Amino acid sequence: MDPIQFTDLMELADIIAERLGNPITIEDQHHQVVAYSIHGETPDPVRIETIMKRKVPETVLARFWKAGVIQSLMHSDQPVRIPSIQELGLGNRIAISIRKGTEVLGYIWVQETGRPLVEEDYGILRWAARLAMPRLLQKRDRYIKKEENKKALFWQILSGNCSLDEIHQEAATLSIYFPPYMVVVAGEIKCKENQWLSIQKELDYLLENLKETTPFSFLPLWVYDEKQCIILGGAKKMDGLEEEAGSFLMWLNNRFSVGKGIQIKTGGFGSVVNNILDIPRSYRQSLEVIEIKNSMPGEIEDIYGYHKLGFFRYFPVMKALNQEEGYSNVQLQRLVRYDQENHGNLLETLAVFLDHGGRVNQTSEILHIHSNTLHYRIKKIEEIGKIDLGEPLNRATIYMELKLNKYGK
Amino acid sequence: MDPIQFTDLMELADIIAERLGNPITIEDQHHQVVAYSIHGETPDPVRIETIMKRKVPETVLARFWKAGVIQSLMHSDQPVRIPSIQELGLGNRIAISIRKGTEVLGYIWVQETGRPLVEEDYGILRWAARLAMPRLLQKRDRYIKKEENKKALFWQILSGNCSLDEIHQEAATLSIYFPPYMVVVAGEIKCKENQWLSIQKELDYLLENLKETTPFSFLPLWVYDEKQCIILGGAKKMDGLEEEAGSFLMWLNNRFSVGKGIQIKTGGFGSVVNNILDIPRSYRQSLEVIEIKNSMPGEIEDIYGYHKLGFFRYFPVMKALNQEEGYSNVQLQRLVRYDQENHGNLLETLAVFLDHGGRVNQTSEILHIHSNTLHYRIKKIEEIGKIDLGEPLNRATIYMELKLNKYGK
DNA sequence: CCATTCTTTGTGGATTCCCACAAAGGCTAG
DNA sequence: CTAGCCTTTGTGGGAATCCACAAAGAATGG
Repeated sequence: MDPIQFTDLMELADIIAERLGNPITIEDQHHQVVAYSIHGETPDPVRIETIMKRKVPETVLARFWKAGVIQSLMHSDQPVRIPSIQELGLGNRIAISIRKGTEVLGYIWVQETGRPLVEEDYGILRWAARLAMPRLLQKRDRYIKKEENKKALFWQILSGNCSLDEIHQEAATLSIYFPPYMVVVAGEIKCKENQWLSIQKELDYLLENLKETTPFSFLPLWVYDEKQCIILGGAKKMDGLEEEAGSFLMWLNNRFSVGKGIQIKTGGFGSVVNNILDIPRSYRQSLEVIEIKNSMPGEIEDIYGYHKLGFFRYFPVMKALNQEEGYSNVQLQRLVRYDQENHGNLLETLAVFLDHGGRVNQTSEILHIHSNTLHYRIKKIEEIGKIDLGEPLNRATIYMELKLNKYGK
Repeated sequence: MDPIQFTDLMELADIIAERLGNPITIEDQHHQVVAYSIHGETPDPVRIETIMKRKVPETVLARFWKAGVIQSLMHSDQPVRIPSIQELGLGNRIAISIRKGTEVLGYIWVQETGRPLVEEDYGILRWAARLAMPRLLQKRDRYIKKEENKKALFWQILSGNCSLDEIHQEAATLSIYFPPYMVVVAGEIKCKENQWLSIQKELDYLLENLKETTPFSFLPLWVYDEKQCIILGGAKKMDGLEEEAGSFLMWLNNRFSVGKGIQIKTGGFGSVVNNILDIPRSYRQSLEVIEIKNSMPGEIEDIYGYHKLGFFRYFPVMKALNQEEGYSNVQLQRLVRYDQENHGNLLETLAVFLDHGGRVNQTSEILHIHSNTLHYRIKKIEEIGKIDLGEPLNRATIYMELKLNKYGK
């Protein structure tokens, strides 16, 4: 292709537009409009909105994401054809990623309203993408620096050892706004070691570019840590923020599991705080939710909020106390020993029985035993373990110790 | 009375015996035999055993204590007449305390086997008691020093900041033996401020002189603190030591409440330890039992052992966690608010209901309401508090939070 | 004052729980 | 092999629970 001179990307856009006979938009990696050609034909509504707001509407992006368009663009250096979507006012488009190696720096979009593109035009697009690359590289470097600073700031906040003044100052320079009420959400991602980096990029993309479509009103900061993604969400009002956090995790999982087998393994969020200095607590709590859920599979699958944990919330401190004192419940020990010596299943029976609130029918059905067998075992449990299940305090205690035992492993 | 010369208390004993025409024993404040007269008549079995072991048998002392004899001697400077107790092989006796001011240093015992004492003899006894006092004073000073050292040692052990070597060395010089298994018992005494000192003396007496009659095999150390009595009990075997600790508290209460209105308010004991360095833990636990029992009157009146506390055991750490996080259960809050606004009693209803394991009949009977009223309230509770009492986890959680709330105040 | 809502009490029937007793299957030791 | 113990299953009756519906009393606000 011919060598060519252009002073800025606007000029380049015009040149490409002329050659392809179609309007052009050049966007950076966050779909912010960097340049666009002079309109030849009537632009479609999306093009108008994109140029006016200098950013592709998030609804459109979300739709593209769902359809796998963005993913194709990110993983390929070839032009990708996007059929028109009538309901969004979106005509036919062809796009290509601007990239350096495997890293995507931006996109060139062709609005196919002039003439249909042919195979030869794809070569022009590839050539244009190469030309645009150096300019976007500069932008990217500045952006990455800022992103790194944001992540550093969030880590500083999460670690909890810095003053409010420092935080506010740094936040101001990074133009970050902290909403009045905030909550820390943590998600643990299930993936292979070598996938983790690319997943981070994907998440970055999601959180940066689809902010508006998340259940959160504000989404100022997020970081990654050992297959975990830690996110600060916020709102102007306290009401409903916990619900938003819950649906945010679902949102993340939905966006995420598209295509590959990657999924959020577990997720959790801490309590709502209205002070930046309380964020570390919310963070700790979100991690505790994950830890507890991981240690007790099947107990609280559908609980994500720290305050919905019920008595599980106390398990870490209870476990710590027990370790310090070398405590282990004698009554349960007796049952375990009996089970081992006699091939029994008293412990399991007790667990299921208590898990169903002492309802004989349900329990016996689940264990596939006769209700009288259950009665017999219960009596046995009370006798062997020296447990009085009739006493509510005892019953609650033994129920909790049982769960705590499970957690302790 | 005549001035008289005697080189030691043995000589004095002989002099008194001669004047009274009866055998004499002089004992220190711990009923250890300091001197005795040459036997005139045939000594009764108790006298023989007393002199041979150089100490009054504890069974006899316990009997005297029960009968209030010791108390009379301690609180009066007059001779006290003790009728014979056939079953213990105990003839008639008269005794008088040897005292300096209000402090008892020892006793003179007259075995009334020669001739019956008359009023005039009482004067001789009082005179003899005055004569014996200075010698016993020396003994007492040495004893008190030792007792103080013992108490200091125990405090050192309880505080937990001293090495095992230091402890063993000090224990050796004080000739204290630590049994293989030990437990700390704490009792809180209900008394007026000005009684506390004399109660300490009484307790000292009990623990020093009636060691053998306590349920504990070993009772090496004890101290006092702010109306609390902290006692180290022990045994050579682990089995049954907790039971012994429980009955020790009952024993103490029985001995103690004789006569005056003084009583053990609450008591508790920690876990059994087999290492001196673990004693502080057992101590902390015993205090926690007392604290928990005090904060929740009516819940666990008949529990004294730390490990019998059930989930109450975790309350201190749970409370600490809640305070740190500023947590308070929303569901219970809603009920409290409703009760306040509508003169309701949902919270009380819930508490009683859960305390009786969800048994409708018992609960409604206790609350003096119709069982359908109870049903109505339960539904109301679930509705107002947004609590699903059908779910065992929720139910256990709310039960525990309810108790924790009570404890938290 | 009345109307409305909240709360309590009453009735009745389907279901479940609790318990005692009996019988049968399985495992182990002599 | 058999006796003895542990475990499971079956039967049945009395008590308690759960639930729906109805009516009466108490409290509240207009």
